[in-house]
Amino acid sequence: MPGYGQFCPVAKTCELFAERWTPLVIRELCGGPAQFNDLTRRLPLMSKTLLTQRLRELEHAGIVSITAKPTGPGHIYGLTAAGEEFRPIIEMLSLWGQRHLRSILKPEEFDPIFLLLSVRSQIPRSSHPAERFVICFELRGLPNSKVASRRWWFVVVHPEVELCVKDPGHPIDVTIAADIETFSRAWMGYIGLADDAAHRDIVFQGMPQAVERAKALLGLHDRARERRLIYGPPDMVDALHA
Amino acid sequence: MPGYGQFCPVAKTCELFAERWTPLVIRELCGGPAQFNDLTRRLPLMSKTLLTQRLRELEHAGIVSITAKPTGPGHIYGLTAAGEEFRPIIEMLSLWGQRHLRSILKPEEFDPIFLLLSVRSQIPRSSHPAERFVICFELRGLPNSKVASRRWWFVVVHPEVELCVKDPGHPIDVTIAADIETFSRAWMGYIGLADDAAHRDIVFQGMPQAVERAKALLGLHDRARERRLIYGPPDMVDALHA
DNA sequence: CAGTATCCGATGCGATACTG
DNA sequence: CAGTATCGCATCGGATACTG
Repeated sequence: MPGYGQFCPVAKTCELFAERWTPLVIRELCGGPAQFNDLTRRLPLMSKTLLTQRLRELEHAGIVSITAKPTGPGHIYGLTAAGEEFRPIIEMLSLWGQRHLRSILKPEEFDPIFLLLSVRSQIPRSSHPAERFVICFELRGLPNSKVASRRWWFVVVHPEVELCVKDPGHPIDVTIAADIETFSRAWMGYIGLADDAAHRDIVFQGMPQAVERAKALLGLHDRARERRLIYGPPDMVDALHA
Repeated sequence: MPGYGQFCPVAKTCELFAERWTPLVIRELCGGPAQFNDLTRRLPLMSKTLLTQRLRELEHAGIVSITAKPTGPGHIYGLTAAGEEFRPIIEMLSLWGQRHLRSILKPEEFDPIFLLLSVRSQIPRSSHPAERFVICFELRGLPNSKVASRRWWFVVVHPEVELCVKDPGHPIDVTIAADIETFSRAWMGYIGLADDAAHRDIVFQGMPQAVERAKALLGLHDRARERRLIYGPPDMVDALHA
């Protein structure tokens, strides 16, 4: 039996939604339409075969739209109107985890690429500066298996933010030196940015004005114990908690 | 690899929540604390082995509380405070299904016992009449495999509602004759109680006063296109939709 | 009634290799 | 880059039988 054999709408919805990897695919698409390899980069442990299969299933269920790219091979994957209605569910799952799963994170789960892609996706287009702005991340505390490098760069220049694994050579405006675990916890909302650990382990280096600008770009203002939503304005948090 | 290997709170929460049968176990406990066999009756296709395993996992995760019964063997299973926080998620999954999954229900998913247990759980204790009140359900349209019977009885008498599979012999106050599929759809919110199909296929028989009383007990007033929450007051629907 | 223990089978899923 | 095809295994979970 594939499903649960019940007409209850919770059961029927779970047959679609609560399959392995499916909520995470929807989580990704909540960040906006994406291409196949965008998804694979953010879901590195999911096989391409299964990703294809899930995207097809979700399209068939009316949750995902698949449209051919205007030029070249490949498709654009996005949420339909029905798919968008999963967004609040994803957000509540996120909030639940932030509140209750602080202590059970494992070292090997802290992935700098996933983290920095998350950070990049939160930089609003509208706030990109016209002139180039370069932020360097120095992450320490990486598990030995992942120390291919410890530095990454964001090159913010008008409509794009490029995430570089190799030094792009531009002058650096701000360096953010942080312990990856603390930064991940703060970014994902497990701890507040004003917590002791965050203040101790996340250091901004650069001209005061540039630092302020970097914090504004990344949404890293110092409000205490703020809970972060992965998608959507932080104000929604209060609404959801109420 | 058991989990998703990501520190993202959505991923970590899904490792607990989005496992097979788990959301339905939580759905059941949203109806209040229950004993083991209460759960098996409402989850007839779930093996007892797996139910035990899931309950243990959920207890370990701090979502379910397991307490020994004061008398006799067995335990009482309930949601912890953290578990209660899944209730709005269950409700949103339910609403999503009601809105988008109307057409993909299969005949074999319409189960009179599950349906009538759902109905019974919605009768508020406070509204039980002091004197006995008997409602008979005549459900037609059952798949051949399930025609063990076509009549069931609710015996409402003060603190309890008994669901009988055999005629309890009491005089019947109200008979509800309905097509099981239409009644299930209406009860679960896929269609409104004021829809044509519901009006045609769900018939109340009895003295006008008794019929009104039955409708009040079961919450079957005739409001058009009302969406039903499986748990909680219908008013919440508007709040969730807003 | 309330579970446990054991076994075994399907299938879901990952690994690898391949294609336009 | 954007997938597809094939294979094989591991594990999840259902069936059955058993226990206090």
